[in-house]
Amino acid sequence: MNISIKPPRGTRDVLPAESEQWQKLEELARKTLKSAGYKEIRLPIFEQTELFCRTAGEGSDVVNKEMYTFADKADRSLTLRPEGTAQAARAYLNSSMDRLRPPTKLFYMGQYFRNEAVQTGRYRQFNQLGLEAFGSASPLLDAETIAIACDFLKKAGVAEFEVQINSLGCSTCRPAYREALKEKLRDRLSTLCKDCCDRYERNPLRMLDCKVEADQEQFIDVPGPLDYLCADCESQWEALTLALGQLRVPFAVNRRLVRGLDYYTRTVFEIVSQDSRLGAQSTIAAGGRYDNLIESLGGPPTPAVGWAVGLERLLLLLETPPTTNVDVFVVSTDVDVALQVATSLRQAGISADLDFPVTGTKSRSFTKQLQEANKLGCRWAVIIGENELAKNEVALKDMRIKGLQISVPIADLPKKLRELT
RNA sequence: GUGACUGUAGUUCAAUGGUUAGAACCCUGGGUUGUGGUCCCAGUAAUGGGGGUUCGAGUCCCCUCAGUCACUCCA
Repeated sequence: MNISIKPPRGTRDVLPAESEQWQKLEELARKTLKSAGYKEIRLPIFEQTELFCRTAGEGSDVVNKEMYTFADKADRSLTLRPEGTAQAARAYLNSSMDRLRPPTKLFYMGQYFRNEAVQTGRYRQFNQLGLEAFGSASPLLDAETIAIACDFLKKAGVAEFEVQINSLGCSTCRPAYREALKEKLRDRLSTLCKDCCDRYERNPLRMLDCKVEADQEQFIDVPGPLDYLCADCESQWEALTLALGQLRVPFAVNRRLVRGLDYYTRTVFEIVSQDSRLGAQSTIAAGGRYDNLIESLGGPPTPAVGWAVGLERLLLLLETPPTTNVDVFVVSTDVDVALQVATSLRQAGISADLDFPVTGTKSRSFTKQLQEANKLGCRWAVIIGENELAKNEVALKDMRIKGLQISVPIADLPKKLRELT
C-alpha cells in the first residue's frame, strides 16, 4: 500500500527485523554502564527552552537553528530535547545530587530531536546513549569514561574506530588562547570564509573546525588550545594521556578538535570511523569535560565529564542478525484446540505460536500450517488432528529432521519439550 | 536551509513518446483439508501527487512531495 501519510522527514519506523537489534544494544548498554557503577536516569522528552539556551550557548548551531520549540497552552516556551547533558545536569541539581559523595555517575538512553538536514546517519529524531559523571575533576575519570565508550563499541561489534582527544583549556587559560588566536588570524580575516568571520567575534575556537579547505590551510601554523594550557590544565592533560595509555586505549591527539556546544572545558574527544556505511558522517560518539556548566545553571561549582553515542550511527556499522522466533508451532484442525495448547505451553514458559485464519474460524490445511512453521524456523511442530485428539495425544515433530515425530500424551507435552531441549 | 541526482507491484529490476506497463522474489490459493524445506500451476498487486505539451506521456516540461548525495553542522 502506498498511503499518503508517511513518517515525518528525519524520522523512521524501526521494524521487527531491526527492533530486536535495538533491544540487544540497549541490553548491552545497560550491562556495560552498570558494570562501571553508572545508574540509569530517565528524563523528560521536552524541557523549558531556557535550559538549552543557557547551556549549549546562544551562538551554537543547535540552539540557533536546530531546536523544535513550541509554546504550550499557558504560553510557556518548551523545546524537544536536542541533547542530554543539560537536562542531566538540571536533574542533578533539582534532585540535590550535589549532596551525594561524588562522583555521581548517571547514564541515559532515548530520543533526541534536531531540526536539521537529513541524510544517512543523520536524523531529526535520533537515539543517544549518554553518560555523565558529576563532581570530580580527576582526569582519571575522563580516561575511565573514554575507556567505557570504547569497551561498549567493541562489545557492540564495531570493528574499526579511532579515539581523538584534545584539551580546550579552562576559564583561566582559554581567554589567553582566544586572544592569541585572534591576534594570529587578524590579518588573514579577509581570506577566510564568511562563517569564520562571524566565528572570529563570537566563538573563535570554532574556526578551527571549519570545513573549508582554503581556511584550513590558513590554520596550519596557528597554535591550538593545547599550546596555551595553564599549569593545571597541562597536568590534567598529561595525566589523561598517561591514564589512557595505562588502560590500553589507543588514541590520537587532534589539536584542532573543538566541539559545537559551548559548555566544554579541558578534555574533549570524539570517536570516529571512516566506514562508508556512515555516509558523510564519521563521529559515532563524542563528549568531554564541562566544568562550568553546573555553575551556569545556578548550582555550586561542580566539575563534570560525559559523552554520548549516536545509536543509529552505531547500528549502521553492525550487521543485522536474523530474528529469533518461537520454539513451537502448534498445528491443528481446530484453531481453538491449537490456541488452548499454545496457551498452556506459554504458561509453562515455552514459546509457541499457531496459525490464525484470516477470516472465520476454519483452519488451513496441515500442509499450509507446517509450511508456516517451517518458514518461521520453529524447532518443533506440535500436531493435533482428530486421531490425536481422540487419544488425548499430540504428535511432536522435530522440524530439523524430516519425518521424525513421536506421540506424546497431551498433559506431558511441556515436560517432554523441556527434556528434549 | 542551499545545490545535484533519483522516484514503476510489498521488494529488486525491465519497458525508441505508440497495443492491455513486464519479470523475479514475497504473499495467497491449488497440485497434496493428515505432514514442512524442493518442484509445478494459478492469482493479488505499481508509474509518489498535481498541472501542462501531444492524436497519444512511465518516458518531455512545470510545481509539489519523498529519498539519496554534497555543503553547513553534528551523535
